[in-house]
Amino acid sequence: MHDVVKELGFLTLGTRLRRIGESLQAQTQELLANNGMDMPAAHFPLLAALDRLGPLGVSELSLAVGVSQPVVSRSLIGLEATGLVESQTADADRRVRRIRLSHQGHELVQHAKQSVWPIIEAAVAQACEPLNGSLLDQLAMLETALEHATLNQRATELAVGSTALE
Amino acid sequence: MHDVVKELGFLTLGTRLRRIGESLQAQTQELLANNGMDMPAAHFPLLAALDRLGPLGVSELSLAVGVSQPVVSRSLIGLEATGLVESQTADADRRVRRIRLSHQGHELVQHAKQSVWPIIEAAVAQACEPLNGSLLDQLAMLETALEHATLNQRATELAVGSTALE
DNA sequence: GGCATTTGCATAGCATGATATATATCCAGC
DNA sequence: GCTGGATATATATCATGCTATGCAAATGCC
Repeated sequence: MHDVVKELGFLTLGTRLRRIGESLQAQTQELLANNGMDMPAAHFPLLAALDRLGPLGVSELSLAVGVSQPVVSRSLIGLEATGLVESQTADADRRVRRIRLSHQGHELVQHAKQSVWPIIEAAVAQACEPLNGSLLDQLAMLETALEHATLNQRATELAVGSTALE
Repeated sequence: MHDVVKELGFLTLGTRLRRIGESLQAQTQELLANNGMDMPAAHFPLLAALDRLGPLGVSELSLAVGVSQPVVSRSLIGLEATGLVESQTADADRRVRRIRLSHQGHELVQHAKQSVWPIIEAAVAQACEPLNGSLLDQLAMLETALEHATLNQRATELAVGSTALE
């Protein structure tokens, strides 16, 4: 069966980017879950932003991760419920809610930075490594690459490879 | 404010692809609306598939556009409600629902193929034309390009340009 | 000081993707 | 021809993005 979205090229590029992004996000989440971090994929940009930039207001966080403010508000409900972030209204301006990593959140980020995130990064980088040419060409190659070997499989291979060198 | 998702590179590539795809889809929908076709952006891959491949079952359609079968089922509710497609259970196999473009749907696709779709394609192609380099580089350039001039603005410019040549 | 505007956040509702599961029909093997 | 598994579709529920809008606090202008 023809893949019409692929064939239509520029006409349906938006749909196609979304589709690939969703697939990658799903595989990333699976990789995270396999390494003991069972959190929604969309949460970890927020954690990374708080780790990099320190405590932020909701709108600042929204700018930092590039999603709308309501989406950040909603994600924070989940993150506070799981105890990864804390917040309190700022003294200087009682409209702003200052968000910070909790102790637990900080620990999790530190652990992730040393273990899971490099694995994800390496697996994605591996999938992207052979790409070249126009955007449409690269997307086609990326789709093929991700079908052929998931991030999980790539991560496993990479782990075996590095172990073999020891 | 730093864009953390951009800075994290491969680690958050899924989120980033989604984000760009959504933005493109939204701009595409706006372009469609401006040209008298006020339909959800996600519907027109379905119409294009039916136009290219003829009547299809729900699952075939799902394969053709690369989204899950339930999503197609749901979209078809909207498309049938607006009268763009029709369906009837197949004689040979009463499980399958054969989907076809209605007369109205066929007219709309013919019109779109001659007017709006080339405009969208040209605008997206223009935005993608200067891209080169690695996937991450091209995505960064595309983001910048779409911020700098929306598809709508590009379409307007292109129309003026072609008119000027007459 | 008081009122209009701006700003920060929350909530509601929609769009569009996913998976899991129920239902109906078909087919294969006995 | 019955029964059990496969297949086509629909429905329910979740995830993640959006815009629109309401409310509360701050700010600015008179």
